[in-house]
Amino acid sequence: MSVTIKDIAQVSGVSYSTVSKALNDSPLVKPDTKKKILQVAKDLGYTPNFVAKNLVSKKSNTIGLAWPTIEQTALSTLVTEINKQVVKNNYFMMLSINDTNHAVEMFQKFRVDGVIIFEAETPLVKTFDSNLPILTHGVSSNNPYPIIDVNHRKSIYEAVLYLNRLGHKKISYVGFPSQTDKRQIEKLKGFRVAMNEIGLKVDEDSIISTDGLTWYDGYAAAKKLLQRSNLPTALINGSYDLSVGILRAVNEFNLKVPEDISIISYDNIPQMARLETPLTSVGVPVNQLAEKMVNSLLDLINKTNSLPLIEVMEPEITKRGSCSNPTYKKAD
Amino acid sequence: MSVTIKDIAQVSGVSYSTVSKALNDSPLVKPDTKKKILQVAKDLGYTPNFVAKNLVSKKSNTIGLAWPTIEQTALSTLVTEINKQVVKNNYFMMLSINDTNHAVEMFQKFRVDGVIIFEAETPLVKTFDSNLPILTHGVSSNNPYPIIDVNHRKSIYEAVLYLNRLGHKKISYVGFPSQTDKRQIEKLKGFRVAMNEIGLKVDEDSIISTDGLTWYDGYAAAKKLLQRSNLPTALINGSYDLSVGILRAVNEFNLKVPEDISIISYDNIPQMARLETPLTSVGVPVNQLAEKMVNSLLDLINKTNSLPLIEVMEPEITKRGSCSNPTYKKAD
DNA sequence: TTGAAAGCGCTACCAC
DNA sequence: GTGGTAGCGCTTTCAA
Repeated sequence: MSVTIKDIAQVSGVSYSTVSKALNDSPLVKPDTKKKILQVAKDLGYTPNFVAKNLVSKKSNTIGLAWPTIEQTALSTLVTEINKQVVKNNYFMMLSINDTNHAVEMFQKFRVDGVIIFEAETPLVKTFDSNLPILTHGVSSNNPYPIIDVNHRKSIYEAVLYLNRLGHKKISYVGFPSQTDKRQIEKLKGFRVAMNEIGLKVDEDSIISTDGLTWYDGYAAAKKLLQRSNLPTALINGSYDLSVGILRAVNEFNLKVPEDISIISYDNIPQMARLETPLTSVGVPVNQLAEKMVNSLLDLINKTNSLPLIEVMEPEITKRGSCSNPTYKKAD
Repeated sequence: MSVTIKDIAQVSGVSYSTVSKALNDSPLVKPDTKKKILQVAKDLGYTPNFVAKNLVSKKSNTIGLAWPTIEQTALSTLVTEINKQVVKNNYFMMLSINDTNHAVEMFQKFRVDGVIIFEAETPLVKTFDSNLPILTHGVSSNNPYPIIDVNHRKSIYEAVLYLNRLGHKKISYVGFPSQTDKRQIEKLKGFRVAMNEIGLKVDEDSIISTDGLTWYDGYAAAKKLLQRSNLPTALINGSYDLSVGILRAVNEFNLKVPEDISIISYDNIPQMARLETPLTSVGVPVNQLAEKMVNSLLDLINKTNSLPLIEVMEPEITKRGSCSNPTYKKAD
């Protein structure tokens, strides 16, 4: 049996409603009384029963995150950042690695205040209790819940323009040309559009396809690329994990960044700065994305703001010294 | 307002205690009544309120898992397997990626039935409510909670003996000789003890140190090793992630497994079978480990069994064809 | 400033 | 078989 407010009331010789108020730091309780009650609570090793609290207040102060099966660094970084934001707002976060539909159902039974559906691999077939605030990210857009997304196309587009402004004409894109992954398709599109706009040809030399999004895929692609006689002066690549591999290959070829080659990577996460060569990167900064997601969900929960059904966040370039102009003067 | 059993009672014209019984499939309700009530519940879109249920039954049917900051494949596989076991036992699992102490505190407030502390990076300073069943894994052994561990030393020990039985005399170990990671230290010790026991010398040629436990660490170490003139006939390595890199290197050197070199890896997870070359591996099969952990926690919760403070699980070798005798005849 | 009492949604017990 | 009711631990009126 754990200790309840009644126990505290008994010991401190007050009514249990007074204890409740004291515990909630209500101004209605005399400081002396409050102090004594708090002391007794501590002595007794009292742990508030959230279950009971939630039952009456109809607030769990908890959000659920339907967790994908993720291996990608950038995505697990996002989950971590979301957790930080949640804690900062005095909420808890409950993760579930079950199937999305199962996860949401469970969250609902626990009466969480809101749910984030994150990178669902399976379609959201069910319509859940319409009162449950749900926010999605990276889910196909034909779902009834607000979605916070990221402008992938513009990210790579901006990267091309940035390199071009530095004077680069020979720019290559290393990425995974998946048929099904919308995000990868968008990135590639951004590359083509930008190159076209500034009058640079896109041929097979300028697009290097990887076999996936892992570290080794980047490594293998970069190795193939770097063996060529006619090297690009600048490289754009599609993810953090790819970057790791690409840098290894660049190292093995004894190339200096940015003296021999400029590199800009997708995924604006802090880990970019901790690579063997810190990389300039483009994308929505992960902390901003996390903050936006959590604040949006909180708005949904508190009904303080109505949300647009789709919100696409715009990318930023974060300079970390891996790009210069092609004549080898550092530009960032 | 979500619908409650009272709403159901009103609509179906019975008392709400009958509804409660029907919903819990009690034999005390006439099948007809039950059927009708269930139908009404469905029509109304009723979702049981676990919060209320938990309050009275003092059971949340949920266990909490204090989630480490993991990057290692084998560990996230373990979490997934644990989740499967939990679901199989009609429980829910709540994950927290917060600091362990914070996580347990939160779980306690939510009155979870039990907690698994998994690979805690920070020491467990606090003693939590002594009534909360807690099970740990991979945590330093000077904690007051039962711990389920894995015999790392014996794993590698058995691997050496296995290779030796096949006739190998030139056996190398590729692993991360961390000063602080007890598990890595134990693996290395297992190698030394076994080699010593069968009268083989351990020199710098037989131990190849990696710089970490990532994929690339394995790749880099293997490349260095394979350049030697005097190749070992068999290789033992310390983790799944290392294996991935090692196989890439082996491939690049155009070596055949097991014809040119036998490989056995630590980490007994199914992914081993899905590598470019399926690898024979040693360790406690991850599903067995997960099952043991969940069952143990459930025992703790239901007090059906008392647990020893430390339980160390013994490894198995799972043969997947990557080992032969040195004269190139497949052995497994 | 404190206390009494209602009630959150549900289970479990006891009557009928 | 079914209904009435107490009570889980807490917050929140309302009275004193």
